[in-house]
Amino acid sequence: MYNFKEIEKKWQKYWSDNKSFEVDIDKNKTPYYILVEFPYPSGSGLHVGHVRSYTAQDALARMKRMQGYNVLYPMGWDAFGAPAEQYAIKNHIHPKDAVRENIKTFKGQMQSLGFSFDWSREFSTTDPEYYKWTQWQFLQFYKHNMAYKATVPVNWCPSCKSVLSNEDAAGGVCERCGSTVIQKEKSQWMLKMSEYAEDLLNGLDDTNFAEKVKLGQINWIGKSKGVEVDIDIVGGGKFSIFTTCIETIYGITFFVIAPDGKLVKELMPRIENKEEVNKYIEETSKKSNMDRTELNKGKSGVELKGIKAINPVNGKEVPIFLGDFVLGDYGTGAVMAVPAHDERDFEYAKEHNLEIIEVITGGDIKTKAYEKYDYLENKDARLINSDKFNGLTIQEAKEKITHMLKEKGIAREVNNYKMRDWIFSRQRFWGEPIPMVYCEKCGWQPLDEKDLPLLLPDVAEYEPTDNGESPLAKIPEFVNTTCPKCKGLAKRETDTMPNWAGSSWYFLRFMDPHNDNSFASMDAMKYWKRVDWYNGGMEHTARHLLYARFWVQFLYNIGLVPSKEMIWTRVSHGMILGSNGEKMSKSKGNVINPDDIVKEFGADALRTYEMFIGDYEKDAAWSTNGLKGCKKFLDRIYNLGNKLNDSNDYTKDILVLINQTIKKVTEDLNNMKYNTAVSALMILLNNLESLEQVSRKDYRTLLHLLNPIAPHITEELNEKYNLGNKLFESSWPTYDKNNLENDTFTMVVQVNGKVRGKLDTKVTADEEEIKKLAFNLDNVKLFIDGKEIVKVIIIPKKIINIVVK
RNA sequence: GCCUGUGUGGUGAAAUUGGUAUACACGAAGCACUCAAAAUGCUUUGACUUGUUCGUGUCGGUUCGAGUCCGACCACAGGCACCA
Repeated sequence: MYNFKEIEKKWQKYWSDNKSFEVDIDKNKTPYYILVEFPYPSGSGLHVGHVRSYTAQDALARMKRMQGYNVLYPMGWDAFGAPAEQYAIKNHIHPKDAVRENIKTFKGQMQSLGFSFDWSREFSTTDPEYYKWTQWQFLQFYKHNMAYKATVPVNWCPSCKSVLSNEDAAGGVCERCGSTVIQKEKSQWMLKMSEYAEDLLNGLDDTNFAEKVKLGQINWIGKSKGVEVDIDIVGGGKFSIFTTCIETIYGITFFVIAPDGKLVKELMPRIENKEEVNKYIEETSKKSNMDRTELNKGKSGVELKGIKAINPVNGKEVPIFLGDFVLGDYGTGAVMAVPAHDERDFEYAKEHNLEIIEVITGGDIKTKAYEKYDYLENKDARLINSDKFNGLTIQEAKEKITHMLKEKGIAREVNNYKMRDWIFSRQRFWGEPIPMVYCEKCGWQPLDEKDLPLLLPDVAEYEPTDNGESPLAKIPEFVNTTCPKCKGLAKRETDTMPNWAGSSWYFLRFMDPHNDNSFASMDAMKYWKRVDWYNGGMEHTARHLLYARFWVQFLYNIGLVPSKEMIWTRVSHGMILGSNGEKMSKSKGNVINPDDIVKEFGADALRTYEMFIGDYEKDAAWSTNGLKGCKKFLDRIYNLGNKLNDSNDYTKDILVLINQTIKKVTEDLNNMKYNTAVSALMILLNNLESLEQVSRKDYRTLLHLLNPIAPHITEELNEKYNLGNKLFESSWPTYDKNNLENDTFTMVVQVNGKVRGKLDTKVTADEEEIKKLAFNLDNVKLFIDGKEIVKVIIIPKKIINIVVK
């Protein structure tokens, strides 16, 4: 048992006093930027899940430093957001104070774990020096016509009288009080993210994201190629529909339009059953998005009486319906309904007794729709009931029908994206104030850049208002101001930015965190170049990553960052679950507090265990016995020092093993295979322990290789036995290519693919020699005697397989 | 429903990418030390019908050889979900 408490404190102090991990631009060294998602400093302190990813990236950072890279490994705080606000309301303290306290706790915990962050670059998104630049960047969005105000539906809890984020309204009920959430129209700031859909797709080629991460981005953007077609209304007027299945256009038996769209409002004067229609529109608005998606068993809707639309390919007049399965903000808010070949249209037609016309062969449309997923797979599918297009394949029909409609000038090929513009307003106190002013005369005006930051007022009232406005609206000193343009009386925007804002560019700020003249200098960004490794939770690989990429691409387009993609590799870690295999939570009583573990077993043991626990990208259940095993491993490392001697004569076996271990650990750390890196070190230890004596050189190598994972004990032992320079300041061990293999190796002898014996052979043995030895094994003879030898397969240094009949 | 993963001992998991399945660790059992326990060390530990045996979710295929490749299916986990 070694005194980890003393040792760990000693080295933490040393690193801190000597600013061991602070970095500057150094053009003689290759930069390497390792980033972990900066945490939201909650009241409950650091989670053992944080420890996993921070240790993993810390190990990489420490190794890369020893390999001579100029490693940037920063840490900061993502401290705006609703949880901090609610925590503050509950405990009657200002969010600012709550955040300060929590950051102190988090930082202390991180330091007690020995993470090699460059603390000189620390900042919080809530620092005015930081959010000044978040606001400044918002103004750039505005000035480049990328930010606009629009009235959009938001989640509204009628009981709390509060606007909720989608996350807070999950399941269609308010997270706080459990009431049913409804949709309410509110005027919100929006960022034109949809304009970047194509760029965000293309940009993926310039990244090294894992395929599943790329797919997540692609799915979120949700590109659909299709055709927009103009549809005439009987008696004048027209509208457009969007379809990806133009080949089914002869199968139209009705149209469906969105109840929340513009079209129905335009048609209203001509509708005969206004009352019924208005009632349906109102009912829909009361349903949240959740209701609309979850109650999809039936297909509700109502016909617009008195209005018929004309199918452009055959002149057929068909009815128009309202249906809430059609969304007002996607495509054109209107669809052609082809019940024979679309499941939703099919259900709708059944529900409302509408005609079903089959236009593609191969399905059985009596029972269900023959959908595109099926007919596109069917090579024999042909068009029917489609006039001159009858008999064509799907591909031919797609092209020819599109061509015909384009010729007529009533259709165009378009792409649609599921990704919408980014709703950028929150009716919350604890966020970056949006630096805009509304003047009766001049309209919305941006704040002068030199007046930034626009500070959050230092007040006692920050609780939500009754009418769903931001708490800032209640503070006259904040609201009332002068117009930046005409200097007349004006009012400030009282909404704040979403939590995602500050985290969309923080990785740029880390490159140059104290800059007062810009959010980060071009020089600094050009030197550090990009984030080489970005680690975070799986839950952020879709949205946060997309927002951050959008933000960077915009800054790139206006010339403020050096490249279009500033994040190279994205990796995500698995969760640490409770010992019962469930997610850790207070209510389940399975929470492990890292502080307790550090106290009882030491930081090195916790770090080693979390690296050894399993595949880094997979979830893993906590096991205190597993942790004890790792502690035991460190104790044995410590005790191995008793066997040191100065002699240098060791066997080839050990020499080879050491070189193999150097190779294995180096590669594993580079590939996020921490569990096998630790196991390789355990194997090396087991072998060294079995020796009478261990050379100082080998011991130092073992300590060096373990240092990125368990930095305190290894540094201490290196010093205790006076083995050389401090490990973290020494070059990472390299292996000798000529000593990766033993002089002899074991050859497996198989007969018909089954292991029947083993041979120890010299590396120099040729095939004939090996064959002779193999055929002479007693157990092999037993299996081949009296049989015809068909062939013999020899895989060098691995296997010899004798095939007999 | 769609997309993405994952299925290997009592448990967490390895397997050089088609070449000895179960490395490393935990747990368990036995032994040593001890008055005793803890700690530590050593030994054993896939299964059974104990053998030219079976065994990586199931069934089939390719191959001299399959955890790994191909086809079909089952189960679990995560993400998206009326996106026309």
